[in-house]
Amino acid sequence: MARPNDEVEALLQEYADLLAITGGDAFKARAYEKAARAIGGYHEDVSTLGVRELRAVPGVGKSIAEKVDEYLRTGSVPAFEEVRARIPAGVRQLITIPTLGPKKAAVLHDELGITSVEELVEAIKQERLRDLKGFGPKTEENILHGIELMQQAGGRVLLNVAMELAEEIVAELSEVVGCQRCAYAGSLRRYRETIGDIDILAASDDSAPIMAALKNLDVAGEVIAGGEKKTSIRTTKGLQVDLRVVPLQAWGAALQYFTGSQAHNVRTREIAVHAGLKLSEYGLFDVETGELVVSETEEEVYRRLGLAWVPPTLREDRGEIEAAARGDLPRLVTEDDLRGDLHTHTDLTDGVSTLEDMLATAAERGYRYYAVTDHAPNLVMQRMSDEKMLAQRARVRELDGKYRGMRVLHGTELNIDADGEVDWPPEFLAGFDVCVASVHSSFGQSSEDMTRRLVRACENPHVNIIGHPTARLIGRRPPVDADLDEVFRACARTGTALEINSFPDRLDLRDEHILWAKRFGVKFAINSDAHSTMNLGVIGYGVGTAQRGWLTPDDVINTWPLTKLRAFLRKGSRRS
DNA sequence: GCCGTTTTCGGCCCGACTGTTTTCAGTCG
Repeated sequence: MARPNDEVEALLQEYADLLAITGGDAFKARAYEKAARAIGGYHEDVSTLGVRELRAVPGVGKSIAEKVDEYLRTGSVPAFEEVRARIPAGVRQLITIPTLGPKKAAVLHDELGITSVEELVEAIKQERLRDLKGFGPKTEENILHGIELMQQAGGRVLLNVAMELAEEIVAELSEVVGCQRCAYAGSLRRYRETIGDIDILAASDDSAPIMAALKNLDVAGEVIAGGEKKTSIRTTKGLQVDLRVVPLQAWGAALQYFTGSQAHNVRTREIAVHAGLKLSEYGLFDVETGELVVSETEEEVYRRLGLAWVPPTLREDRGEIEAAARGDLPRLVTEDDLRGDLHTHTDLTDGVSTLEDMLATAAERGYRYYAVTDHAPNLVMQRMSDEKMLAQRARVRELDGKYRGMRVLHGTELNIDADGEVDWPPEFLAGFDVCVASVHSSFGQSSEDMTRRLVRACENPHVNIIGHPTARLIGRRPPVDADLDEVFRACARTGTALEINSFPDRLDLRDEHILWAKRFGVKFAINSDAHSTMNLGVIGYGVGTAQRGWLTPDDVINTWPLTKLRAFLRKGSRRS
C-alpha cells in the first residue's frame, strides 16, 4: 500500500543522503530533504500530478519537479542512478549508525573502500581506522557500540511504553530541590505513534541536581552525554532519554523548541528570520539589538510570530503554520468531548472483566453512553452463540441507566470474512444497537480483493463502524493492502464510520489516513477496544491520534448526543 | 536546489556535546 508520495519521499531522501555523503553543496542536500518531507506529507497523490502541479508543493522547484515527474513516468532518474552507482547502498547504511554521519561514512568509503556495516566491523577489528584523520579510539568504540544497539533494537517503542516511563521520570525530577517546572516534550507530546527517545524539559537556576537525579534513576543504564545544559541517558531497556534544563524565564521558548517537530521548528524559525528576529530555545530575540523579545510561554512566542498557539499534535508542518497565521486552526477533539465508547469487550468472549465491572468503570469516566460489543460466532475460538448473545442483551437492557444514568447500547464486533460477509443474518443483526465490523483473518489478500471486501462490509446496512480498518499491528503486522480512496468513498456514501482504535499497538486508522479520509467526508469513532476495565483509559491515545488527523468533535460520532448518534446508527437505508 | 513586499543573487534554523583537536568538525536533535 505504498503511497506514491511515500515512494517519492523515500527516493528523494535517499538522494539527499547520497549528496551529503559525496560532499559538495550541503544546501542542495537539504533542499532535497525538504522536498522529500513536503511530498510525503502532501495531500494530493503526486502520481496524478504533472510538472506544473508538482511545483506547487512547497520546496519543490523546477529541477525536483522534473525529476519526480521523470521518475513517475519511467521509474528512474539518470542523475540519481549516477550517484547510486558511485555510492553503494551499504555506505548509506553506515549513516544509520548512531554517531556516524555522512562525513565519516565518506571517509570510510573513500579511504578504506568500506561498503557495508559488516566490512566496517571487520576494518575496526583489523585496526585499519587508526590512521584516519578524525578517527580516534573513542570513535571506534562509539561505532561498535552504535552497531550493537542498532542490531538489538528496532529503536522505537510504542507510545504507551514511552508515556508511562516519561510520566514516572517527570514525577521524580519534579521532586528535586530547585526544580521549578518539569514536563515531557518531543514526539511524545505530539502523540506520535512510536517514540524514538524521550525528551524531558526542566526549569531551574541550578541544573546539576536535576542532571544527577536523571543519572541516578533506577531505570538509567548508561550515560551517553552529560553537560551543564543537556544530559542524555539510555535506560536499561535501551530507550534514550534526553534532559534539558533551562532558566524558568525561557520555559515557553524551550518547550516550543523541544516539542518540535523539526519541520515545524524550521518553519517557525524561518518566520522569525523574516521578521528580523531569531528564535532559539532561549527565546525570541531581536537580531539588531540582540534583545530578548519573549520567552516565557509558548503562546507569547507564537503570538509574536503572528501565529495562534498551535496544539502540539498538529506540529508536523502539515499546514498548521498557515492555518495558525490565518487564525483558523481547527478546534480539535479532546478526551473531554467523548460522550461514550463504542467498541468494548467483556468476559463473555475474550475480555477479562465482567459486564458489570466494565459498566461501573465506564460510568466513573463520566460517559453518557457505552456500547458492549463482544465478538460474534464466526471467530470460532470466542465460542459465541445466539443464546449467549441474547442473554447478554437481556442483561444489558436491565442495567441500562443503572450506572450514573449512563445509557448502555448492545452491540457486537462482527468478523468481515474474505468475501466481505459478516456473521448472522440481517434479521438477527437488526436487534443490535450498534455493529462494529473488522478484519481478523486473510490479511494477505490482493488489494483488489481487500478493497471489495471492505466496501462490501460498508454496504451492509447493519454495519456501523469498520473496526481497526487496516488491521495493522505496529512493528508486527503490516497494514492490509487496499485502495483506501475506494474504501473512504464507500464509508462516506453509506454512512459507515471508520474506527480510530486506541490500542497503542494498533492506532488504526493512523494519523495520515485520518487526514486523508476526512477529505472524503467520512465520520469517525474513537474507541478503546477495551478487554478489561484497565484498558478503557487507552482511549487517550486514540484522541491524540485523531488530533494528529485534525479531527474536530463534529467529525467524531461518539462526541455526539445520543439522539444524533442513534440517527447515524440507523444508516441512510433504514431511516424510519 | 529553492526562493523572494528586504531579493533573480545570495542567502538557506540554531545550539549542545563529543572527540580529536590546539581552534574546530562532525553529529544530533
